[in-house]
Amino acid sequence: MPGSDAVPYRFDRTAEAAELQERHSELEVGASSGEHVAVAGRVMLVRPQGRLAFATLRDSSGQIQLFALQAQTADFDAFARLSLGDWVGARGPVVRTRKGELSVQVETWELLARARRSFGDKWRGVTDVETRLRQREVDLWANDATRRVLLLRSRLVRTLRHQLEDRGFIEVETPVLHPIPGGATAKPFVTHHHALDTDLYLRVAPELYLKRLVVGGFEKVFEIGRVFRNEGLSPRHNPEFTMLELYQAYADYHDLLVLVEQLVAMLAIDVCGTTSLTYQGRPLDVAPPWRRASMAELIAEATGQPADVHTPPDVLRVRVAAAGIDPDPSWGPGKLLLELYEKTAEPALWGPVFVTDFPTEVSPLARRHRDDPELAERFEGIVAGRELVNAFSELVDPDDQRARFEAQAAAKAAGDEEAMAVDEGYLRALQYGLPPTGGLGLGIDRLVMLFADVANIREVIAFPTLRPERPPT
RNA sequence: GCGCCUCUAGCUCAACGGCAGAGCAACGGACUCUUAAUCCGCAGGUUUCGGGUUCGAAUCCCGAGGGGCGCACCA
Repeated sequence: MPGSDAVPYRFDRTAEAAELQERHSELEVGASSGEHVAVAGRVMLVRPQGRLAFATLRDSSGQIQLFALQAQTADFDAFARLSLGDWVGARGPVVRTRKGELSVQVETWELLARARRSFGDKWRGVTDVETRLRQREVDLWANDATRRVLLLRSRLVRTLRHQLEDRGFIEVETPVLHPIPGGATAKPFVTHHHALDTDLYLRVAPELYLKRLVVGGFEKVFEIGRVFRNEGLSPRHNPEFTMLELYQAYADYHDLLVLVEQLVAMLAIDVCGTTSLTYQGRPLDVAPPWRRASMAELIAEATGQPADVHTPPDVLRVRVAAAGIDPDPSWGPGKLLLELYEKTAEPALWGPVFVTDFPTEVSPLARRHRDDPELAERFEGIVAGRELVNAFSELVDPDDQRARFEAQAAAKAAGDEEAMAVDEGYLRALQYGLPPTGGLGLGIDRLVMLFADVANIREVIAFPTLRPERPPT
């Protein structure tokens, strides 16, 4: 009924729980501080006891107890009947009870919102994964770990942003709706713009637009944003995820190696207090310098037999087949080498390690290696056994870029849904001149997983992708 | 997309072919220092849904739906 649940429009809070706990940590048992405060938050527990009552109040800073006496608290009976989950504001002096709990002794209070649904078992909380993920508001209320992970994520992104700004990078925003999906080999989501009557694609990467900004004269740019890939879900993959992309003019991939290891180590210290981490029970130290090893080197190490992009394709094909993969006839030596690496060397990598010098054939946006045109100046950073970062010296030659696009387009025509298309707008931009530039993409979600020591990507995303719910109850 | 597992009260879980239950939450009551307060009482169900087997199904079988894990694709 309208009015029956009438609650105020605002509440003048004067103090937060954590601040009071700190300020009155020395307050003696049974004493009153004399400080009158107004606190607000959610009722976590209620312990009515005849003519007095206790409640545990949580706000975003922490918890504090509310202590009510029938003789001194307005609407005492209603206070003692508060439900778990109700939001209240309370005013009164800060005291420490006879049993030693710092409390606000409630003189007046207001119901700010009633919890009309129960939030679950007060001791065991909510553990059902579906409830936790679909109703994250309940999960956050019930589970401290969820709150901590999302706060860690917030802090990490904030620090990353400040670090980049301190290094002279500017943050920019580029389109999410792309007429031509590009910047990564991935299957895009398609949507439709009615007024323009044209299909648009949700971006799989901001890369091409960011490099166009470098062409335009922004020498150090970054974007932290959502990208979308129309692929399966797994503990390490969500269809929308957050990526840092960064471009630095006059730098090559060697410069980026150093930047990445410095940034990751600095972030580890900021959010974990150390570079010496443990991920899922396994130690990992992200202090620089990280190991550098070429793809060819790692294959030789893992298999005992050397292989590189100049190994005869027939030999590579046999070795790929021996590794348990059926090679497609269209694969060139570069693709064969990549498959061999991914099957034999990559699974054993824990890191942190930079895998360098990928074949040009599988790196359509990367510049050719200064010592070998069949290789690209590209690296992936493997941390905790996963690809965390992908970077390269950017391809600046518009003619070579056109040839690479055309090779991609041919693969797309042959049925590769993840291959790129020719992007004439980007080629035109390159013709205006892209200076030597280093660029990188780094998965923010995976970095948060690493620092929070969680195994599933959904734990670091407030509202991960799930199959739509049918009849909501 | 494929395989395996799973779904019981608002939450956490029992019952595993023979009367659907407990704790917490909710609701009513007692209690002047509690900390998952305690105690008494009351209520709570189409056992995810639809078929089938059976004298009898939450339980066994088939199908659908949701979820989990693994594989594949990718970061």
